[in-house]
Amino acid sequence: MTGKKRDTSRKRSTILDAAAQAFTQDGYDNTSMDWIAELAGASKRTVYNHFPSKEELFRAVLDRFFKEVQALKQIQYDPQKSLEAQLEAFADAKMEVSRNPAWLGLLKVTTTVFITNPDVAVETIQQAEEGGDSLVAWLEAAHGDGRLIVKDPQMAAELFWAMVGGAFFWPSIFLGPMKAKKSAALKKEMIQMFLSRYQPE
Amino acid sequence: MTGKKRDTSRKRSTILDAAAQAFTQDGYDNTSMDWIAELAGASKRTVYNHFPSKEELFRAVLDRFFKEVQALKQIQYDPQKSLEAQLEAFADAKMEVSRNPAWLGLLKVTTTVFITNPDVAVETIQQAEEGGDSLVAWLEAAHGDGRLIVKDPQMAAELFWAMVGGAFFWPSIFLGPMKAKKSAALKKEMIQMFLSRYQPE
DNA sequence: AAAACACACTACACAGTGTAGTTTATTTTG
DNA sequence: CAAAATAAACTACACTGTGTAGTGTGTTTT
Repeated sequence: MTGKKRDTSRKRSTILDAAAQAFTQDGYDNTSMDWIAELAGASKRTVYNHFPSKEELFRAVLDRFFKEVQALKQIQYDPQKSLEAQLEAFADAKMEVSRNPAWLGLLKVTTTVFITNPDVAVETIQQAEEGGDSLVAWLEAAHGDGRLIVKDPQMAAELFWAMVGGAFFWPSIFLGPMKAKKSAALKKEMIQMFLSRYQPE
Repeated sequence: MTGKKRDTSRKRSTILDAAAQAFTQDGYDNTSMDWIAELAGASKRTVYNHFPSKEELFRAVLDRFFKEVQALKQIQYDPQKSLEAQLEAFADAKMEVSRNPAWLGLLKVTTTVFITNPDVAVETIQQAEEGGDSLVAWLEAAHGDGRLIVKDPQMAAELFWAMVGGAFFWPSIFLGPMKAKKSAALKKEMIQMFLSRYQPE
């Protein structure tokens, strides 16, 4: 009575890998399902048996990607370490994503898809925010510890991410990864700026 | 002997308008030349008589757009006015672009095209930077005036724009224009942060 | 017997061209 | 100065060529 099932997860993940690679290299519109199938060494029919449409396949690629990235951003306040070092860790977490070429490629596609399909954007971002960012908690901890004076941690965190995003993330997307020397200098100056605002005398 | 020429600039600019509108609403890939022609009340052949290809037409739209935006960013240092007010003017100039819905639409398309066609990006950005931004000069002036201490104006300007970009510009592109109240608060805090880094005691 | 394959096939969208005929502003002419 | 002549700009429309999402089906693999 029960069907005989075979392990289908390997093929599925091969397809996912191929799709990620294809989307990364050529963007969403310029990637054809035929090409993904060929890259995966699968027939197009099999691709469609695993994923009902190009859009669904793309979402599956995105999900996997976002889960990988999520893991990086969890940092706890540590009263022993310097504030600079800890803020640097936050910044590094976000910068890491745009340094890895494979990830950077996916970021680009994601960006264009998000812009043209706001619905996909909203949905994906919501999911991502559930395991959200620990900077607000970190700021509250540092405040409670007397090492910072942050009246509005929410806004402070927003500005911090705005700086990291504006200084590293977006430029990388348009111009490719930044020279290590330049990014180090920018990062240092950025953290200085942040601290001079919120550090007690 | 001399050819009789007729004024063709009106039709041309009608087409440009239609193209801008179409690209804004539907994005580059989802806009067809047929649709632009119909919007412009012109035959497709006429569109092609004015612009040799879809890409050229798009570039023409971009050029006009960037020239309009350029005009906003020219601000001179004024020893009479408060630093806050002047920095606010810089921030407002950039924010203005993402507040105007028509411009915001064009920004979105531009972003996606820049990501998928780095060559177009580089070319356009180069052109835009010629009439570049006056913040570096402003910082040097304020430094010379003793009201700020900025060792590296280039980097300071970069961080300033990074904050404005990360805090207003990019969020607007994904989530639409920001609530006035929120953007005012963010802007104020951002300028505070910038000044607490570079202002003498 | 489930999963994968090969492959033909539908259906559509769209960039760009070719061409023959029509409008319109300007120039020429009476 | 008005009417006719003219050439550039424009229109309508058919047509080529191509790319590609998604399906249907019969066969092979595991």
